[in-house]
Amino acid sequence: MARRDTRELILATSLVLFNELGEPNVTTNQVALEADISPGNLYYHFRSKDDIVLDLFKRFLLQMQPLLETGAGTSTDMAELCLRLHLILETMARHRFLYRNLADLHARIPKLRHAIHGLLGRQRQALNEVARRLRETGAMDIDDARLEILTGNVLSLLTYWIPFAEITEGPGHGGDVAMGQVMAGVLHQYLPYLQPAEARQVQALAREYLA
Amino acid sequence: MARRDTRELILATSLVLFNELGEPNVTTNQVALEADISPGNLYYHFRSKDDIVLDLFKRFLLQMQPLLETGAGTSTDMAELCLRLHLILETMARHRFLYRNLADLHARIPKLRHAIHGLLGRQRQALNEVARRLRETGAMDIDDARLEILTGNVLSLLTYWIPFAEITEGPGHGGDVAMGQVMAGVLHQYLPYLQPAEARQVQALAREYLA
DNA sequence: GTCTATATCTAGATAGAC
DNA sequence: GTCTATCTAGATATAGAC
Repeated sequence: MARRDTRELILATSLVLFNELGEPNVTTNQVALEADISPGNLYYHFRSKDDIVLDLFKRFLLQMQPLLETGAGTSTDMAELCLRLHLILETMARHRFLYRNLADLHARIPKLRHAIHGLLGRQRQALNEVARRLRETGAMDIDDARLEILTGNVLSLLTYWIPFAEITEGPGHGGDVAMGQVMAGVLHQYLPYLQPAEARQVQALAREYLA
Repeated sequence: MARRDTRELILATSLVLFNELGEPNVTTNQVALEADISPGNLYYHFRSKDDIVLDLFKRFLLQMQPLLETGAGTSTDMAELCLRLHLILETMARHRFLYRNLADLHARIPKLRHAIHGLLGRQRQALNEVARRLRETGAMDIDDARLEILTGNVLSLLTYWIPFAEITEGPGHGGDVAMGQVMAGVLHQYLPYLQPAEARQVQALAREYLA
């Protein structure tokens, strides 16, 4: 098999097993077995297990980046913003193993520390920018101090909805129900600061996500 | 040393090391070394490492229980509710290792699963009851559907503020700053639904916690 | 109750043939 | 590039003397 293909196979297999069982509970031997290659071959393609995690995180970042754009051209339409949020949640869910052990991975792998800080920073920035633009267009009314707190609350919710859902609902069916609840939860936090027209729209969207 | 004392020593030492380094990164040998006893002695007092974790969790529950009481006699005064919340956060912080690896502990130790579900359930119930009583006394205005979502948001924030703080601020000085921000974050979520008098009071309290 | 010594196991990672 | 075989380290947990 071409060098590239085996690497991809290892990454894909690792992602599936990590998500299913939790990264700390998956051994490199298990990955090799599942991928139908030898343990030695795995270590020909990756220096270490952490290296696999780092590569998966890099790919995760590449998928997140376009969803966090806040250029002048990006829409401030409520429905479109909701769609974006939804895509963000789906991307996170595809890499749920990262969020299940975020604190430990953060402490264990130095290179991940910077990457995670960068991601959280960009997310915070995106949340703030979107809110400020909504304020500029008159859709939202909130002062800077409250906005900062609101952003922090939403960021925390977004960062931990996956382990929270796994605990409250079990790992099996933690997918769609939890995502709807998080969508509603996030929207709900902005609701009190939206103008009546936008509030009605967002409330309707939230109800939709809960069902 | 009396049977009881060594047990206590092991528990106290474990709690310190678990909180400092993370439970998965602390070995039973390390605990024994730090407690100045032999590894064999540790296993005379505890069947397994999980047993230590379970015992620590039991004690944590005992400390949390009185803080989650919602009997008719409990106060609905804003300042007193804030104090209670503050005590809850401090109790959590003293057992931060639990919250750093909640999902993994939950998945790994069956007996913990029930205990964690029970705790989260009681917390949710307490949050709901307090809010309903505030509504009854006229301090708060919110419908049932929104209250349910609000409670979920606050519960998620409370459950994960510790790892969130460790990641954003580093494990060292994650104590007081983070706790103030969480206090403000929680209060902020109730703010839009409070009557003007209570809102003013809560806003003043939130500002205090941020400084 | 406590110790020393060690069994047992499993993980990540490497060596060297093909 | 891939394999088989194996090393090494470190963890939980136990055995048996004191």
